[in-house]
Amino acid sequence: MSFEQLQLKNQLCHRLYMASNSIARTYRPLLAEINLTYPQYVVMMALWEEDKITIAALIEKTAIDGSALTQILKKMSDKALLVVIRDESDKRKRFIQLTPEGSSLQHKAAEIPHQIQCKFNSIDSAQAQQLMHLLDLVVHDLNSEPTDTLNTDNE
Amino acid sequence: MSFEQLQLKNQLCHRLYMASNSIARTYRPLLAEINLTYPQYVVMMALWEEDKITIAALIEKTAIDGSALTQILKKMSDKALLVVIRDESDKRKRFIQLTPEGSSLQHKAAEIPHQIQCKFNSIDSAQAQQLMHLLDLVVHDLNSEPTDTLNTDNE
DNA sequence: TGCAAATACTTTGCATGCAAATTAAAATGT
DNA sequence: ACATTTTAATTTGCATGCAAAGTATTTGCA
Repeated sequence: MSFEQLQLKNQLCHRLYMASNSIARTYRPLLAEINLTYPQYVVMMALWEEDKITIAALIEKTAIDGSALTQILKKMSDKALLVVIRDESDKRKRFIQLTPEGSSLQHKAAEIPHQIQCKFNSIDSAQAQQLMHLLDLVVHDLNSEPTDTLNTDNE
Repeated sequence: MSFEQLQLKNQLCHRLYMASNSIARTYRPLLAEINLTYPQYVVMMALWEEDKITIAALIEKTAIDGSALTQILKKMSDKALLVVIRDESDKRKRFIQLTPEGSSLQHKAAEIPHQIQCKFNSIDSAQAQQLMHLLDLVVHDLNSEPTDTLNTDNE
């Protein structure tokens, strides 16, 4: 038995691990210039698209874990990028709203996507589209999978 | 100005972020059965392929950050999966060697790749290959890019 | 020979990602 | 009405990922 499937070079998962880390490392110095981390930048992008949304909606849009998001929002609130507003009609909910400083940061961030894209020398636009499509399939498969396989009696 | 490029739905990077997290979340319960985290599993796969290699070689193979790897190896050593051996000919180097328990864990892990693959219902083998290829290009572009403006032949 | 530079790791400090447990408040069922 | 369940967030504890600084060792050279 050669355990071929256990070889790193055959593993899609390890590729994703490396690619995701590489991207985050690439963003870090660019985002540092506007004093944001990558997850914080994702939150900002979500809010620039649609402001004053609930935390649940933000979790939905960003795919950031809720418990992590609580901490992230606190830091962003400390930096005066946004404010947390309690929903008086349903006190469980909170809306997140950009401050003027948070809104205006969009202008400074506008060049970042281009700066990142410039680093992709081996991939053209069509390949990037293809890659995004395939990643969407991966995410869909892995997240819609709790289809209760409620019997794994082996071993 | 519409800042289209700042929309999450147009961002390859956000796709990678989501896909990588989804994969890690999918692995977690499977790896928990053999008491490993995903990075620890990656280390084991590297060592199952080639045992008794230096930490630098392990960093090269796994793409795990060196400072994180120090902590990870300590935990794995505590679990008696491997031992750290000082190289007497070059005392800066350390070799990592699997214990018998570490080696035999390969048998228990053998089914994991298949279990993961089963979750990919929307992607066939050819698409997975394509995806891995594209991710390799991404990683290559992002990691070989520190050449800012001019390509200096030597350095 | 002797000391600066390069190596191979380790340590530190900060920011997540995530499961599980909690808290608070609204929706439901009887 | 009122207890039960569900929903929305927060808190906690553990495990990275990473930049920057620190520690031995070994090399490279003047």
